[in-house]
Amino acid sequence: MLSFAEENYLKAIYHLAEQSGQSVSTNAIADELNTKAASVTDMIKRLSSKGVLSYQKYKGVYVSEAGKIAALQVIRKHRLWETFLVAKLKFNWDEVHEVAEQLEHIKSPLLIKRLDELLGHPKFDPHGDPIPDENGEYKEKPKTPLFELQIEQSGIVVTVQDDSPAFLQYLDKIGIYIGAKIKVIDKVEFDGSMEIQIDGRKTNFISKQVSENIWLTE
Amino acid sequence: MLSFAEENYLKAIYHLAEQSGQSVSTNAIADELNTKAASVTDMIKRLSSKGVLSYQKYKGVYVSEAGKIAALQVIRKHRLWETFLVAKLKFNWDEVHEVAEQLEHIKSPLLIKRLDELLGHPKFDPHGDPIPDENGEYKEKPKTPLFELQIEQSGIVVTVQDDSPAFLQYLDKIGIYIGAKIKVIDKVEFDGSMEIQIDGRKTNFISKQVSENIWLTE
DNA sequence: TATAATTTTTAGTCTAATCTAAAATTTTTT
DNA sequence: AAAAAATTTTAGATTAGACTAAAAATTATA
Repeated sequence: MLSFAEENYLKAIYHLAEQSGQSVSTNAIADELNTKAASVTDMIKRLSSKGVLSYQKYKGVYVSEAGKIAALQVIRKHRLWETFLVAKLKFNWDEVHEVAEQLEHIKSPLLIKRLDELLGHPKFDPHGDPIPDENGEYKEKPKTPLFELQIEQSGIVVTVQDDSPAFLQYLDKIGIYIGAKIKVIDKVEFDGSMEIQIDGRKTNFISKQVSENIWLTE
Repeated sequence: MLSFAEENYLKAIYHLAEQSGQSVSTNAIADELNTKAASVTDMIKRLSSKGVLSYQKYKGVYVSEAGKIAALQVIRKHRLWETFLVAKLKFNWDEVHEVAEQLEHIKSPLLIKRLDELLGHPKFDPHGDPIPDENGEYKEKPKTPLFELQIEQSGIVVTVQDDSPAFLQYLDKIGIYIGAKIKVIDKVEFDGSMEIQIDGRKTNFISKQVSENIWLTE
């Protein structure tokens, strides 16, 4: 059984490993968790002895198969709680992360089973990220940045790359949410900005920077 | 800000103080929390220095006004979560306590506000215990044990004295739940058992021991 | 390839929360 | 009211998790 702190390390290391595809360095972990390299060394020794990481001195760490299963269950819990907060408790996108960070460590298989049922076995969280099932399995949606669509093409918002409160609040304001249908009305070659229509109603002008951070599926 | 462990001590001490009306002894706290007297002494020093307990060596502790407010907020969270688990996630009475012990320590005022709204501002939890409001205020229902009702009298189940899984499962089985209407059909003087009708439908025979543990209001 | 810079580990310290054993205090019994 | 019993506190250790400073190893640079 992993502690709260151990689960946080494992989850962070799992994410870093997925991104890089390589072994994860002590410093990268320390940066990610806002802690010091010495603390990380202590913790990765502990996690290795528990069998969820494999570690060689000075060579960084890999997540073991057992570690991946454990990490995916924490991620599952995090994303189910985020979905619950938005769907049932009317939280905004930018308000869920902190609370889900706490809730993901609650130990109760029945709780997660029932939460999953209450939410109708969702496959994606409010940010469009996939929710692993009880076996750790999930699939990503094939997705492209809004920026790459051509005039007259459309798609459904599935995720955003930037999840800063400022960006999420801006999206809220102009009426963009996960599941919104966006159609490209016009593209301005000069600065990369575009005019879009949201859910067949409002139209809006958005900058290149924004359109690169909104990802869609068909 | 109190830690997880500090909140648990404070809550336990608050309950013990309410029951006895006097100062709470080190050993009583150790018994309640299944820990050792020496650990309790350490913790009550820490909680005193934080202003939630008042403590004199060898004389036991009292909960300060600030301590009562803090304890009632933890109790509020615990009972709201229990209500949520039963009302929304179909937990049984005997399954909620352990999970609520974890959930009560989640730090998020917004979460509790929204949970309270989702549940319709409940005043009592699934065991019939009152849920304090944001200011720590609550009122008990006036209640009597089923055993004391006379033939033809009736009432609504508000709480049970015994909350062992065995007892709660027995109640489930014979169809008794918080909110059930019970009418006394007959009383057997010999052994104190009685015949009751539940929700105007089923009738059942229950022992004296059972009828003493079920409490009703009008 | 030797030196410098960076990264990682080790060694030692700190705090929260726990424990055991012994000492101090209070309560009970005779 | 003195002795015995029970309770409570202190002293000293332990563990998880974090830190700083210094040592060791690796990587980059000249």
